Formats: sequence, C-alpha cells, structure tokens
Amino acid sequence: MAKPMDVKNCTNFNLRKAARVVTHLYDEILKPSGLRSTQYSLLTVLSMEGAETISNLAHKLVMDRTTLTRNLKPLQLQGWIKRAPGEDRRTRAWTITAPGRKVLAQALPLWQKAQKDTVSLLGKECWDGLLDHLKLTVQKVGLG
Amino acid sequence: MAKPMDVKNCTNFNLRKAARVVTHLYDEILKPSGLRSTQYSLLTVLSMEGAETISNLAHKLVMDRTTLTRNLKPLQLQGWIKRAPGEDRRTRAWTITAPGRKVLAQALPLWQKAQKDTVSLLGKECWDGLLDHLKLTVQKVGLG
DNA sequence: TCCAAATAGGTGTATATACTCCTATTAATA
DNA sequence: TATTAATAGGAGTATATACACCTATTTGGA
Repeated sequence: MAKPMDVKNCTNFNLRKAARVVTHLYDEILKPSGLRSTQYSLLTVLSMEGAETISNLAHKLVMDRTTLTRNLKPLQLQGWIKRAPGEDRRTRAWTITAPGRKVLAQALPLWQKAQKDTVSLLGKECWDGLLDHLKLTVQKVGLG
Repeated sequence: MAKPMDVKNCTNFNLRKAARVVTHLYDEILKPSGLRSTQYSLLTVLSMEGAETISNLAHKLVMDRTTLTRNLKPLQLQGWIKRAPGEDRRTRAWTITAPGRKVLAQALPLWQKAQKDTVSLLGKECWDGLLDHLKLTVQKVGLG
C-alpha cells in the first residue's frame, strides 16, 4: 500500500536499484565465460534468430537503435558476431559466429546458475511475481 | 508459472528492459526541469539528508562508490551541489545548494506527474505489486 | 613509536544507454 | 521522371555503471 508521492517509492529509482543489484549478481557468475549479462542476452537472441538488422533487434529488445550499435561492437571485436550486407543496400545483417556459439554454450550453465540462485534468494513465488510485474511494465509503459 | 531456464524469463534481462522503458518515461517528463531521473533521485536524497560522504551515499543508494563520483559531477558543474571538507581529512561532505533546491522544487511536480502516469498505466494494484517486488529484490539479492 | 590494516576517495578503462544530427538508400508521389 | 518521404544506419556527445588500481589519511597493535 505504497504512497506514490514518497520519493522512496519512485518507480524508476527502485527499478534501477534492483537492476544494479541483479546485474551485479549475474555479471559475477557469468564472469568466467567472458560475457557480461547484457552481452549474454544479445548473443542468445542472435543465436535464436537468423540474420537480424539492428533496427529489428532494437525493436525486439526494446532498446534504442544506437545503443545496440555500441553494444554489438565488443561482441564483433571478439569475433562472436559478424556483420554482412543485408537484402537492402541500406541494411546490414548481423549473425552469430561459430566462436560466438561456443562462448554462449560455455556461458549457458553459468547463466542457469545465476537464474537458479536468484530464484533461491527470492523464493519461487516471489520470483514469479517479479517476472510477471516486469513483463507487464514493459507491455504497459513500453508503448506509451 | 514461468520456467526459469527460458531466456525470455531472464531476471536480469527483464529488469533492465523494464528499467529502460520506465527511465524513458521519467526522463521525458522531467526534461523541462533539466534533470535526468537519476539526478532527481540524487538531489532528492541530498536534500533530505544533511552533508553526506560519497561512501555513505553509495551505501544508501546501493550504488558503487565510483559510479557516484561520476554521477555527482554534472550536478556539481551545474552548481546544484557542492563539496566541502569533511570531519576527516580523508572525507568530503556533499551538500545541496540553494540553486539545487530551486531546480528540485521545479522538478517535483514533474516527478509527481511521472509517478502518477506510471500508476495510471499499470493500475494501482499492479504498481503496488511491482514496488513491493522490487524492494524485496534489493533486500534479498542486494546483500548476497 | 612505528608500521600494518582499514578507511575514504579518485582515475583509467570499458560497457550500457540514448539523444541529436548526419549520410545513404529506398519508396512514394506529384 | 524528379522530388520528397520514409527507412536504415552511424557519429558525436553526455550520462550511468562499475572494476582494477592508485593515493591519502586514520587507526590499531606490536
């Protein structure tokens, strides 16, 4: 029964704080793989889709196009993804490489551990609730 | 009843995505004040406490000490906060300035609107649930 | 007293995020 | 067809985040 106008109940502040805390946990566990948590997400999406344009990816990830440009760069430098000409002469098609799939395979059990640890810390019910609320937030706030 | 091992249920990914979406909403509404949402939070905390050291602030905000060093810089350059010698010769005491309080006063109704809009978009019940889950997450994951 | 450990803080570096402005290319239209 | 719209993408800039490593100061113990 939080009062919206108390600063300690700032939606954004609490979201960012929680993101800091959880990102720290995931990054720590993922560290042996050489992947940051955001990079793990990007690689995973690229491994599931075929070739993707930056704009498509940005839309799927609800992320700014130019953010993605910067985020893909370290992955490209590591040789985990590569850029090819797209159907259009405007577009580029990004795909995961064999080394990319390899590093992702190595990171998978670590990510699973991070996920499992989080569920353990929160309790299954609370974790389910958190996920539901986050997804709802993206849905309802994301298009506004 | 989400399955933890599906990538679309990655706690961190969903948290960061929601943070992006909500930060965008808050920043957009706060824009006329000249404050970003994170800066609004920092200024508010400084306006409520007296003089604070960086380490104290970092602990309260669950934020890395060095992150705070960088985050305070633009506020200092604008003259909204100032640094004074602390009790120790090691420490510095950060305080909000009169212009800082002024910009904060101007930002307050905007922040309130952002807060109100978010509650409207999510519905009161869902918003309450979100806040609860975020706070619980910081509590339970934050010390791990 | 003197030195090691703890505390407070900053810099260098790297990633994450996104806005504004820019070019290139395609599609739509007068 | 020539011009304009829309689309795809990048660069410059600024903030947000935090790790590793560094200096300065204080404190505790031998």
